Amino acid sequence: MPELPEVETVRRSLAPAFGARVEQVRYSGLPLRLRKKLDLRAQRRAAEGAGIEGARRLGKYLLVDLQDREWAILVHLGMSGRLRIMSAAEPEPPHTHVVWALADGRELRFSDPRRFGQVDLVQRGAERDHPALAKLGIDPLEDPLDGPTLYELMHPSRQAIKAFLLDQRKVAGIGNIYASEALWMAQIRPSARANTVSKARAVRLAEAIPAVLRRALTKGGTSLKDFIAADGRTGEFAEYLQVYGRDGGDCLRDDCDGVIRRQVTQGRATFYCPGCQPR
DNA sequence: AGACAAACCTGTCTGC
DNA sequence: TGCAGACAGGTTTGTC
Repeated sequence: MPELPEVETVRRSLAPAFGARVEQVRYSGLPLRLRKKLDLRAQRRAAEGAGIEGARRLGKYLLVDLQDREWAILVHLGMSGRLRIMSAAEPEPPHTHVVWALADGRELRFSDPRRFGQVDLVQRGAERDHPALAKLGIDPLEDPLDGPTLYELMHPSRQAIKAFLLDQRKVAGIGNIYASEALWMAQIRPSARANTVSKARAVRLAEAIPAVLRRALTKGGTSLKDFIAADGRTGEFAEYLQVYGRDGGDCLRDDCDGVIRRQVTQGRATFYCPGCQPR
């Protein structure tokens, strides 16, 4: 579910918890990503008694920093994960797996029906030693993504450009929705091999990626079904999607009369306009 | 090395 | 109404 704009929306919505002190960590005991269980003792040692200092984002990963502690909490939302700040008096959402009870009567709750998400610890100052973060590529909102750099990254790859964009080792944070959106914006066919895309189009793509991510972020992300931020708000960007989920609809480019097509590649739905995204 | 399918899960929607 | 099947915003693993 959540791609970079959604994760950044969650990060920002965590602000009301900054400064609060973690009193207790609880865990459902069910395995999360890769059938791995949370190391509850380590989580407790790291977080209990500590204040929440702030939150950072690397690609689709969230890092919640703990005041005066060596550790930060690492959270990945997978497909269906949610982080919510709620009053302890409110009923827990279904499939709540990790709870950080705060000293002020609120709780930070991680729920995730599909359990593709991840909760772990990373050592502050050595974040990149964590295997999940070690190979992450450029974050298009934090680092400048210029055309020539992207072109150089694309050059050795024979992958379809859409698969390339989904590879977090190349550019971190793009998922299935924004890959289709960025390629439509840059007028590149998703099936085009990365190394066959012209330099001019690579430059357009390097502009399109941060543009679409930023635009989505201003709308609080895309809530197709169940994405919500830590404050319970949904994202509005679904209304502004140009191709994703619009198969059979008219292409929204001014001078194009094409019809949006849906194609399954690598098991993922891909949307494009055959008219203005030529081979 | 690199490309692809399958696997990990539950919930929801569609069509019969 | 019930049920089977398809599909979902992500990532890893195994196979070719």
